[in-house]
Amino acid sequence: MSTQPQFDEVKPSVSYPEMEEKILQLWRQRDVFQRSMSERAGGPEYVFFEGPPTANGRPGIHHVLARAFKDIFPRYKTMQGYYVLRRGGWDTHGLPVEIEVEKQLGLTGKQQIEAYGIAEFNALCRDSTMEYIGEWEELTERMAFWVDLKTAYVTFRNEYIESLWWILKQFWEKDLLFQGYKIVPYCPRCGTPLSSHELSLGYKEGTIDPSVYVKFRVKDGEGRGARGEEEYLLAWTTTPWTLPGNVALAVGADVDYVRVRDVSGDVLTLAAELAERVLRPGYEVLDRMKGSDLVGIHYEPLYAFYPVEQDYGYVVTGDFVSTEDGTGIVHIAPAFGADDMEVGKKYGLPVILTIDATGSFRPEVTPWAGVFVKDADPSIQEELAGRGLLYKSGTYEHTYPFCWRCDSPLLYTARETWYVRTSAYRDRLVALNQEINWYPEHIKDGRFGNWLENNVDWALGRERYWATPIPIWRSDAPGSTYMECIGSVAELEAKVGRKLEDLDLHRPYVDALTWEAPDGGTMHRIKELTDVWFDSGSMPVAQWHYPFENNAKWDRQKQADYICEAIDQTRGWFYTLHAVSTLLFDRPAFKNVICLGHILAEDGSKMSKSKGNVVNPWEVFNTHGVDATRWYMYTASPPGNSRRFSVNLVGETVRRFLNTLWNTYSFFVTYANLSDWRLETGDWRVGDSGDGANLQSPISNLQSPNLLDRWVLSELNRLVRDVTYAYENYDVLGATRPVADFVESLSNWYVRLSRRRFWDGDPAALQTLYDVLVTVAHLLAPATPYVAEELYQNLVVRVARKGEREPGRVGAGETQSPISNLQSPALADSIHLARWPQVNQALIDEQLSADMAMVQRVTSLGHAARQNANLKVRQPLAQVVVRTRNAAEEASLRNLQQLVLDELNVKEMSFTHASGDLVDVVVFPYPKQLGQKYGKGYPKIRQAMSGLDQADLAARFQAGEMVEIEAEGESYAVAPEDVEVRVTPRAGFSVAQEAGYLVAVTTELDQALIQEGYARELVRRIQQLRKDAGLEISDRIVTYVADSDLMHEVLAHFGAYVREETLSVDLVQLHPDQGDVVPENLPQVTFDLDGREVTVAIGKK
RNA sequence: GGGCCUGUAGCUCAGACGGUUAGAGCACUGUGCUGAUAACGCAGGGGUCAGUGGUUCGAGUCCACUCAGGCCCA
Repeated sequence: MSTQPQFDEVKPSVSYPEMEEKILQLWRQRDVFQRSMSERAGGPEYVFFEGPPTANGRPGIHHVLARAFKDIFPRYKTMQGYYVLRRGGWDTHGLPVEIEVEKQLGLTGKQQIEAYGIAEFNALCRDSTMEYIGEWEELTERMAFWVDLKTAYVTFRNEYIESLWWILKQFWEKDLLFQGYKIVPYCPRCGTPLSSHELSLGYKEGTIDPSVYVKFRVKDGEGRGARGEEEYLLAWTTTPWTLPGNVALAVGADVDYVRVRDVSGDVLTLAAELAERVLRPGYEVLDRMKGSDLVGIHYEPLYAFYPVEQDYGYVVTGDFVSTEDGTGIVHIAPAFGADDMEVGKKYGLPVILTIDATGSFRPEVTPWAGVFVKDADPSIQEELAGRGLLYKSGTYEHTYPFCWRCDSPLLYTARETWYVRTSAYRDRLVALNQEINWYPEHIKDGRFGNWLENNVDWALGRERYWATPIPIWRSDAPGSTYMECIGSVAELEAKVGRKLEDLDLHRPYVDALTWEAPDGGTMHRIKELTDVWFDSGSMPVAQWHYPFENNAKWDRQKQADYICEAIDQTRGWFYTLHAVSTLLFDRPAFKNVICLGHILAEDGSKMSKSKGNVVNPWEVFNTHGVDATRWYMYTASPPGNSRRFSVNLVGETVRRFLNTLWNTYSFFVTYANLSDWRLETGDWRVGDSGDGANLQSPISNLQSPNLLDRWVLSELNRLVRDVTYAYENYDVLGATRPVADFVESLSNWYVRLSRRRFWDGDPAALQTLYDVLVTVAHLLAPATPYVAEELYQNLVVRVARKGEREPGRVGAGETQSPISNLQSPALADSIHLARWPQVNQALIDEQLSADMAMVQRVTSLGHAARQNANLKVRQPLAQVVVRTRNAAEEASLRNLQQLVLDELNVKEMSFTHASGDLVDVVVFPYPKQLGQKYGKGYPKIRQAMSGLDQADLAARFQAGEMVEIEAEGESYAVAPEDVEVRVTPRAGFSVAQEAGYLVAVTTELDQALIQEGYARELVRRIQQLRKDAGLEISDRIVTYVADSDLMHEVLAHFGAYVREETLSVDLVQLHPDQGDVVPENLPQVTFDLDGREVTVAIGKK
């Protein structure tokens, strides 16, 4: 027997954060992450794309969620032998970065930025993007998200931007880039459009605006009334200043409208359900119609400040028309509303832009030229009233956006910008989406699919500073529209005629490059930049600087097998990836995607800094550890659901799952080290991975004769099978929850019932538990990488090492590769380099699994029966009587009856078939079977059956007879499988039952049973004394028992049993009534046993 | 305003096809067990399955509407 324990001692309690830090050191020391890629090079590739975060803010718990889900599949696939290149990335451009810098500099607005200097401003933006990169790196490493940040792509690098230019040039050549109008929220004071992000900062509830009902006079002969009659369409607006830009009126096609004669005598048309609310009382309804009936009716435009060539000023339909408020007739000014713009495009209506960059009317709008539009509102109303076109006016309270910087009311107005013609590819976008696996599935044809169906052109241009410049140069010759798109630095060099090696591909440097235009002008870059989503959506191409280099690598990595982000990315990164890939390559950018729900605060509200309810990831990691946090993320709810989160919920994971696993591990190590059992590492089989890799699997081919061993190995292999299947199907819940269930039954069934065998050092038991723990560690490795590694290092690597150094302390000064210490070069020195377990089909025994489930049910019922009779488990009982559902189950239970007897502390098991002697019966007809057979007849059958003699009925069914039930003159045939015979216990036995099983225990006790109960009570007291006295499990003791005759009689029969159980080498009986004294200074306890006083004491031998 | 999702015990979540008395874990109460366990077993309290209406012999489940929350778009 070796003097050296096989395994490092494992205490039953552990600090997970400390354990994790040690493992982290080990990974660093052995460079495990890099090797998890390099050692798989040449294998089949599994492609993961990292959706780049921005490092100018701190990482939060929602990033931990996303990163946990990003991490799990690459780890799994690596264990399956795939080469998973896991390149990180940083998103660095965009308005949020600029806003941070503006705040830092105290700037407000574009003029000030330009005065400050674009070069200087952008330099600060560049620095700002990496402000928190250290914190991101630390968090990423600590949470064990294995992504390579050293080689991460960065969107502001020249190489990245050059690839973006190449993409834009492809678009240009396919005629997919064009200029058009886009409606943006615009701050007239700052002179800039606001992003949606900025917009959300400035909404104000309770804003008061005018509410104006305007009469549009129907052209003669266009209306329904007689010629010459004054007939109007009544429209409503809260922005009178947009009326000079009116070109159409929109109605809802299916909305009901009425023509009425107003008290003034005018004929007005408006939505039927709004007439009451809008019109003065006393009107007369002349006519009713649908909105579609009004389409095409022309009216006289309110104003004619601008010449218009095409047809305009008529009624159109719009699906945005509501009858919530207004008149159901919406005034359309394409220059001042997104819906308006869409309608305008659809009908080819003119865009009448009546205002300038300061928000004032242009000179053409003569009555209000130069007046700020909002200030012109009252005057416009007066002017209309003067012409008799104002039906009525008032005020309207609503939520309206203001500039977050200067508090000016924002104007929705048209700006000319560059678009990508994605709508031309709508059918392909939709078709290619069908090739993508979405989790959850509803996103595919729901949110994402709808978005693609209604695809509008991608507004690409931004008039800002810190982003990718759009590489289009335009001639400044008067009236010229000559433009060129530049697709590379080389092209640009050719244009300007010199090398541009040191050129920064940002503003203002690229703007400074000009050349002669063929039409005599000078080519200047347009001022616009790209939407930052274009940056991230192009990462499959741009991260490799394709097509300028890395073409072979790109070819292998061009399409992701897997990506994962939260639900808000459907129209963000998911869309831009899909759009760029579709337009460029006509294929999806990714094959599988998990779309996560959001994390909410513990109270279900949104987590936000302003509410102060954000959870700091470090707090969770430092309290409970990373594994617990990750496990909670994976197991709490389906990935697509939004989920509440708190530190306490993670704590529950620790208690329920990790501690159970850890304790089983600790238990195993304790008893394995106490025993003579030694691992036969020579038996370790070399895994057949099918790809030539010969990594060794430290799992035995054990064929234990023991039923519990066979059962747990069967369950284990079922688990391997199910978990593998789940991983292959991107089912994270299915890959994780069953492991927790398994560990629970491993601990509370297999180990608990096998304790005696471990105590005896049974090699089969030890080998079984060893195999189970090692396999479970592998199954857990993708999800809880730390604890998996901890188990693997101690249970596998340490044993396989020649030396006796402690694992985890491959510390300072060591330069030799730790691999060389392994006896077998085919054994991985980290679980994350090891191979995924193979299912051993031969060990799966479905029948045994089902039988054991029945044993568990029967013992559970037996406990309930004992409890009903107030019989504690320590008291042995004579008999348990069981009724199973059928003969096959009874036979199975007979095989396993020893487990039931031990568990219930009962001497004998017997079976009953007719339950009449134990219980009363009621026959319950199953609604499912009978309802499907007889439909409406079911309630009648139920009624009729309840009136029959239940015992008789039950007997007939139990004899397998079909029974004809007469109900309301009809006869229904009822088969035995259509009913359940339900029972209620009778006196004499204590009975419990459930789902067709019945378990009864005898309640009568004889002298022998009572004495045995006392013996067990005594053992329990002695064991408690041992424990309290801090004795080692293997310490021998002398035991003193002081009592009257009672206990001595017990010991006469059960003395050997007591000695054996308590490791008592001597069992000394003392007689207090004869003057014996219990030795003082020894641990001792006095207790009551059925009214008698007993004292026991123990002394270490 | 529109689209998608969510709503089941105090908390976190399960509940194929509509069908037996709506479940689990945590928390609470009682009790039992324990020389691996920070555990565990048994029992109990706790639910108008968000609401209303409909389809059906039968609805947590299907349909319609409403309410509340989330995300995206206006």
